[in-house]
Amino acid sequence: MRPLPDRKPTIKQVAERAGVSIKTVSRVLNNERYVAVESRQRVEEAMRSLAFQPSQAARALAGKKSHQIALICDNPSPYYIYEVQAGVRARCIEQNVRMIAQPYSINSASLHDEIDSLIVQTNPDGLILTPPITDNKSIIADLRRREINFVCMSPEALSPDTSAAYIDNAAAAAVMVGHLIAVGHRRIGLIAGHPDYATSRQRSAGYRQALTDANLALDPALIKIGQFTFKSGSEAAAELLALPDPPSAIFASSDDMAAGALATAHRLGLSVPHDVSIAGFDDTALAEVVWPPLTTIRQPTRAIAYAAADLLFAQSDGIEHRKIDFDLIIRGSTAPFKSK
Amino acid sequence: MRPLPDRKPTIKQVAERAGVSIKTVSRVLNNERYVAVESRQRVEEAMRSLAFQPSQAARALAGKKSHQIALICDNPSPYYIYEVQAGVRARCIEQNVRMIAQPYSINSASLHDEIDSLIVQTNPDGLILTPPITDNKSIIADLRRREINFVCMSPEALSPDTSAAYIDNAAAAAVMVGHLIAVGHRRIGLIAGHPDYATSRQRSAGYRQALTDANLALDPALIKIGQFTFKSGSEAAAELLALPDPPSAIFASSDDMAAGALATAHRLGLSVPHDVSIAGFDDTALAEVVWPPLTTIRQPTRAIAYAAADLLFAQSDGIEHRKIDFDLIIRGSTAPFKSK
DNA sequence: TTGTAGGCGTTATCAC
DNA sequence: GTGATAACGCCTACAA
Repeated sequence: MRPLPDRKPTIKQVAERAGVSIKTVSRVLNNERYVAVESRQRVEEAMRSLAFQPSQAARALAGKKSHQIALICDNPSPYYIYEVQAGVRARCIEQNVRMIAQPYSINSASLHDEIDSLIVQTNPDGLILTPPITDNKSIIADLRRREINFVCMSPEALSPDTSAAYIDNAAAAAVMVGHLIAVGHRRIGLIAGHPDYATSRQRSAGYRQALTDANLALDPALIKIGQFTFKSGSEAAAELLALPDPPSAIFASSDDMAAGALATAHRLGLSVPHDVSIAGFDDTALAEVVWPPLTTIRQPTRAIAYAAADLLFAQSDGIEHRKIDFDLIIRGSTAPFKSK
Repeated sequence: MRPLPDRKPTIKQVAERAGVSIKTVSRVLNNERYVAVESRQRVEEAMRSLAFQPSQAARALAGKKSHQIALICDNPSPYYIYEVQAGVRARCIEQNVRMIAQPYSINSASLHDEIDSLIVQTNPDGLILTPPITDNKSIIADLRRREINFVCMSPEALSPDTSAAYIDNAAAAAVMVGHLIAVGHRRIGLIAGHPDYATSRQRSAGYRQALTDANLALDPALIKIGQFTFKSGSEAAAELLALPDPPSAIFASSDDMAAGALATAHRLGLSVPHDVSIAGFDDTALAEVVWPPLTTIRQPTRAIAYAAADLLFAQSDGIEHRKIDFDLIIRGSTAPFKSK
């Protein structure tokens, strides 16, 4: 167990121990150029032996950078938030920057004010936004007026003056549905997410595109709206499976809803994928752990979050849109068995 | 849309506008006594009209308090973390204190160092710990040496010199199992959590106590160890239900495992609760939303987190252990139907 | 009840 | 390459 120093060591003490000026220590701390190799070594040695850690507050007060970024999360899915926090944090650790993560509740009428106050009070070096805030015109406009750096995760539309990390949701959904068609399904149900979310609309569009590409008619009865929750997926599946002419496959546009659909199938005594195939979008690796028979599009949320943080740190290099790859993960057969 | 001030207003500007000294503004800001009502009003008015927000960094640097607390989470369950963050944050907003929430991964060998560095760099006014860090002797000892305030959520054992918020896990498990016995079950399976977690041990103890109280023999074959995950619960249930003399009820000591057990029952074509009753501990409101037929002990994680933050802010009043109530939530019948 | 002076630990500026 | 010196915005201590 290390001995605890009597007082928190300061730059001054490091400077004295290394026999250089305060400013030189500061240079080493901030990785500036123009420090003699020898000086640098002496300073680093002194820092180590004193277990020196710079004061966040002092750096933020004196300098232009606060060495903190804020992650603005306003999303009802715990799994999603967890993955996002993990991804951003991983990149922050590499950069030696602190992450301020505050989950907001979408119902908070004061969201705008809270973000405002977060920015003014803590002066973060940048922000990372997640859906649906990425599409909040008013908040985005405010950030621009403040001239603060920010990066969007999976925004509805790519803007030429905002960096973003995302996957192509429409293409992914089309790949998934295209696969189901390829293995023989003709009636494919869709459990769509709430239309307020751009992600939902994109995935629904991909579903429609795949049908069109295969010259299949779109049956409105096969489309149900969910809320991205297990419960809504479960209910939507029940409605679909109760149709006079039920689908042979169901595509759910989020993992929670897919899990709900699967539970419903089980509850109804249907065997998956024998009686009905269930496919889904896996935003959070939920399906991977939980539902072996589920075929999914794996969206690497953590990787998107990591990329977003990376873009933030590289923002001075200009606006960039980084597309992250998705995977089609086929678990078991997805072909229809039941003769209809 | 409010106009954006040219520069961030400082105390000095507020003071000039209100016609008082800087110190008086500071007094108002910190709710100190000895400020004339009239002065206070003038200052508040000035603050409002300038949209003044104090600088976190400057306050932390100059004062003894940093107006931030840190939430140390090192837990693999996204739902749990979500609830904890929500609870702590709610109390922080009331207190006008910022929450630094950083999820650590339990595998991080450098956990100790990271917490160290968090404390030294950001100088938080206090910490909130969640399991299993609450039981990490080495980390706890370090916090004590630093003389930093902290509160534990659901620690293994209550310590006379550490404040804590918790529920009585053993009693809760005993209530649940006692209920199953009361409605007629004689063979009750247990899906225990990993024995490294105090919570698991406490819940398992409650299970045993309830059997003892009812003069029922404990059959070791009916106890399976899970990992608090859906998958492990699912597997454990499969083993239990494959026994020559399977249980008529299964008690899972976490929500994810209970959900897994339920999925297994469905997959095996068993009707719940007709063929087998499933009961569980609901740490995160998962069961409430997701699994209507599940009877559970509802652990109000969010309330515990809120209470922990409350204790932290009241810490000067001395050590306190606050026990939070749990609820036995019976959904549908839990009585055994199957003749065995 | 109010104000003045000094300093918190770091970075920015500018000379050397 | 390096080092004085002045900020940064607020709080503490003390005086009035």
